[in-house]
Amino acid sequence: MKVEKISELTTNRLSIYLRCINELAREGDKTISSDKLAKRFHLNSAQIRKDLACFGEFGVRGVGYYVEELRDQLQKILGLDKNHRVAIIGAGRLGTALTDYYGFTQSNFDVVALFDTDKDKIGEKIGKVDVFSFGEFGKIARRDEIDVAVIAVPAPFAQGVLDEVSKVGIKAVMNFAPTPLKAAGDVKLKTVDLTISLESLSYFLAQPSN
Amino acid sequence: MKVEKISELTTNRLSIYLRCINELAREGDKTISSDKLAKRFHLNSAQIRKDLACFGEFGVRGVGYYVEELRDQLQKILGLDKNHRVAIIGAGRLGTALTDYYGFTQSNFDVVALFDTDKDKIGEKIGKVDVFSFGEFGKIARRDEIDVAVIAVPAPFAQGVLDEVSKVGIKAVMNFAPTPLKAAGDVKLKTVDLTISLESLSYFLAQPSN
DNA sequence: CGAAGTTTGTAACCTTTTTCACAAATCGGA
DNA sequence: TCCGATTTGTGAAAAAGGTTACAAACTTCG
Repeated sequence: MKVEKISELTTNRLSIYLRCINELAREGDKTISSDKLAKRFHLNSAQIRKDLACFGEFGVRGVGYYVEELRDQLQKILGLDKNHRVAIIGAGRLGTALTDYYGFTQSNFDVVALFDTDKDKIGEKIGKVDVFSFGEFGKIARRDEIDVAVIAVPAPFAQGVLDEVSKVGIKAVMNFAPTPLKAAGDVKLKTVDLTISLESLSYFLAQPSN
Repeated sequence: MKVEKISELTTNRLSIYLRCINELAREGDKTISSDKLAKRFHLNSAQIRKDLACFGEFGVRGVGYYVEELRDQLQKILGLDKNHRVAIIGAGRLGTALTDYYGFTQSNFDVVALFDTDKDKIGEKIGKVDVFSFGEFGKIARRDEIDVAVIAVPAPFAQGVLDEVSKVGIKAVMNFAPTPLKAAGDVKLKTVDLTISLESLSYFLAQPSN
């Protein structure tokens, strides 16, 4: 088992492995070898073993991995046994769609508050979630023990929102605004940029070979 | 100028550069050096120069890059001067949110059709866009000259949808289902997996140092 | 029990990506 | 025109990431 710093590419793959393993568990498989796992889900068996080896020796030589045990380990490594309370900043189309996105509702993340600066939206409810004034973010965040922020505001406001939520002590932020942001060193910022993905398709389609 | 294959990491960064350049253009700057661009947007100047050099010599030594010229070049490289017609498969929450996502409406992508298998949804309109039966995909795709498909169906159906749209000749697909898919060699598949991003935050928060 | 067959964990190797560093090109002022 | 100040474009070095290959560990079967 390595002790080096774990790369994000590795932890991202752990998420994938977990989903594959969940599928196998549903089907009732007891054990799985890295080779079978790789063949079935279009992965690379050596990479699976190497990724897992970063966190311990979960396999048994000659056998493979015990499905249920590996699932439990992956969930624990990814922190899926701990619950988090999410605030979404920006009650526009994206913010409201995310509020009842089942990826959130199904996971260990609970959306507990929405924030906006539009007076027409403040005081309303989206689903079961109240919309507050962003000016009250600090107060509500402390009261409701929010530890994750989702930025769903237009790009020009995103940095200001990030600075503000960081000041309140939020350490994990997911950003949907299509703009590079600068986060403090101890804040984990994950940007999901649909514009880049779209433009990637656009580039591909523009190549003469297509 | 290189002639090697361009990596996706490079083209993704071109999207970022374009947005930065657009911001500078709005502010009226005429020229920008890679160093100033890097400092301002938290990028690396050597990487900017190297990425751009893949496509030509756009800069002038001692001066930097002409903002407007570089913007035009980047738009052309990314194919943003060509329009595309998008079908979204899956008229659930995500599909409907994407339909009037302004990232689409603002760009060179037009959402022209939605598809679902739910009889209650077929025949309805989401905004200005008709919902068709997925069984009619081939027919409608040819009629409306659709060249991009967005998969917004539950994970277990995603591979089937991908196979189907590929059969019809769609060469660019964006997938929001949280599952690894296998695409034909000539099909560009871009998966946006929010689950992985969420679990990445979860992992970070689970580390003892936080 | 021992041999044959699996499968892990990892060292060594290879590939890709990023960063560094500097010659070559351009500008502006004297 | 020449010199100092800038800044690009790019080879070379470094870092990061991925793949191969195999010894070691385990299982099964005779």
